[in-house]
Amino acid sequence: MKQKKLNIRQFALKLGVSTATVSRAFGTKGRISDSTRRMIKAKAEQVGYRANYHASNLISRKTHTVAFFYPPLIKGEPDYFITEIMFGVNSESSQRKMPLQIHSLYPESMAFCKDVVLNGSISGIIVIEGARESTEIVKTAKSSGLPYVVIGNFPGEKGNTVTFDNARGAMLAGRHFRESGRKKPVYIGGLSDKKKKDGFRSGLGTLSSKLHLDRGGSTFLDGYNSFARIAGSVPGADCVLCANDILAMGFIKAALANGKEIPEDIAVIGFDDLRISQYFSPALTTIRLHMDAIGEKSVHLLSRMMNGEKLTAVEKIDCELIVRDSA
Amino acid sequence: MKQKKLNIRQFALKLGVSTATVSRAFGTKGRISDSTRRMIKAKAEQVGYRANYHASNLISRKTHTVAFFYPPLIKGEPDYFITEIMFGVNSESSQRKMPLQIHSLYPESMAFCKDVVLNGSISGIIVIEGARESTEIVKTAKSSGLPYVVIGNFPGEKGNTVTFDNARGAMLAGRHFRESGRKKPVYIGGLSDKKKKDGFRSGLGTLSSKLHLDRGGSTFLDGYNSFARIAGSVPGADCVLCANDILAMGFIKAALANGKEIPEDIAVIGFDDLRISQYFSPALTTIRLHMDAIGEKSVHLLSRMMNGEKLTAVEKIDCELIVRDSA
DNA sequence: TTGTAGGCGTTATCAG
DNA sequence: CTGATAACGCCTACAA
Repeated sequence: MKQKKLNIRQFALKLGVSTATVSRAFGTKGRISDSTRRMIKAKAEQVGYRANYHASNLISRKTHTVAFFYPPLIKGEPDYFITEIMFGVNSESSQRKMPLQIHSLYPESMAFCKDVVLNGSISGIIVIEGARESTEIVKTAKSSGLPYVVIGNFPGEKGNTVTFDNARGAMLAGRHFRESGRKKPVYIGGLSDKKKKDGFRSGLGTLSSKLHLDRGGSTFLDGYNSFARIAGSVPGADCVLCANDILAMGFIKAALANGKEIPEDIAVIGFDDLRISQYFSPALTTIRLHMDAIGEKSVHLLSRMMNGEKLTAVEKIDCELIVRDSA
Repeated sequence: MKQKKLNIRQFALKLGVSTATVSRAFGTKGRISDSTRRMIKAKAEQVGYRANYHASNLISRKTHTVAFFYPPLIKGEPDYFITEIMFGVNSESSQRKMPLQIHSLYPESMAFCKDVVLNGSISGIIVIEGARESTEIVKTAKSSGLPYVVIGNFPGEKGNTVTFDNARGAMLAGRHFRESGRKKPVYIGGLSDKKKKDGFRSGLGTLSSKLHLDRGGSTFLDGYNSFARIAGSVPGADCVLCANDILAMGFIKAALANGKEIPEDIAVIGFDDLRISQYFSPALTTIRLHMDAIGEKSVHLLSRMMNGEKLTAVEKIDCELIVRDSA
């Protein structure tokens, strides 16, 4: 069953051509006649010859391999935000025949991650913002000259970036609340989402003077707990924008458990549009970030950089308000 | 900013030792004094030297890199089953400092996937069952002698396997229904889950004579549609086991929309325990498969095989019934 | 268009 | 314990 692998020399010998010719048959560099190329490829298929990955990368000093670094997941939490970006990345990388590695940025695994960046095994990286480690890995890439693309809003990062248009998304939510006659808005979110807050305000228009901000973390439980706080301190609150969908689900669950009607009593809008959000009860009204598109775009950008282009682009991906049942 | 990378020769020269000594400082093979090893490592850290990945893999004929192959996701569907296994795999691979590649088994990308298996870039693969392509990739690995581990129930695969204990899980569900006094059970699932059906029957005991089987596919919409079918053809059905959690969510949504109370009128048990399932309304009673453990276990097994052990183990991961609000 | 030959950066082998 | 040197398998000037 096991085929013994032949190397280029043995394979070339078998065909009665030189190793150089075999090499040319697969690459795009050298000149070679169509007929011999076809012959060689056919024969290769037949006997199962393929160029050794390491040997060819060693001599040519380039790989097509890309590494994707993501912030560590919270244990047990449905952190599908990252997941969906990752699948977007992988879909595009696969189409381009670029092998994709994934690495979680645990503090304990930073040494390993840096190794990967520095040992020549990959030719480009994609990093999701969110952890201190993200910044560190970018710094490492930068210092070694490795092409990198950043997903999100990196402080101090001027280029190589694909971002969500958080400001516009939040604006859409605010406008929706205003246009549907809501009176007392609340924003639930984390620390570092100034753009969402500002965008929300601009969409709320005159309503923004009544805006209440709740620092609610980012998990389901955080959203759940927000409800009690808000019920206590913001009487009459009738619409809520949550910094992400999971947070919104938690908030809604608590609200329902306390006898509120959604959206009649309180309208709730989430952020992200996870695949699961359409199936929540009530189906979540949310800002769709097109996370798969983000992933695809970042590979596209990285691929150009890996081909030597110098880019300092910041690409913003469009978002849209998806109106379902919660607002 | 950019550091120029030194190779082992330049680095060794700088330290006044031979390349062989440098190499030994990082490996575990040769003898070397503790003091020189420490000196070399310290200096390496300082000047940023690391062994080139490709060169070292070329000569030593081994990588630590693992590839994970998963069936293609259905567009827009929350296929978090695969996701959660993948994170289990990555968590373990990362701890073992094994770079992990991920590859989706689209029919169009099979050529690429086979390439990855055959070109020497990886030293082992993990494959999730479910697609025809899964079987094909396993065959490729087998023919090339590459260590592989299979997750799930592969037809004809006698070893190298980590599986869920589907039979036992379904049995637990059946028993729960029986013990809670349900009378008319239904099973909603796909084609290829005989073990779940059989296990369910055994748990149901005498109730199994009344079991109705519904071929419900595997998506949320499938579950949703199942409800109408069952309401029509199985009057009095009061408990349902679904082949996965998403299916269960769809079924429940339809049931609620039709004025049924869950679990009073119909008790519903899912399968998998996705991270999100605890947050569904009603919180899903389900069979927890410990998908992260599956991932971890498969890396563990593969790692042993990559170290030369000949294994034909079939590992079954324990599952448990998680009782929440839906049954 | 094709062949020859040198070198990519390591690790393994074999002396010392 | 350490050093010299030969592979590993391929790509790419350069020569034919």
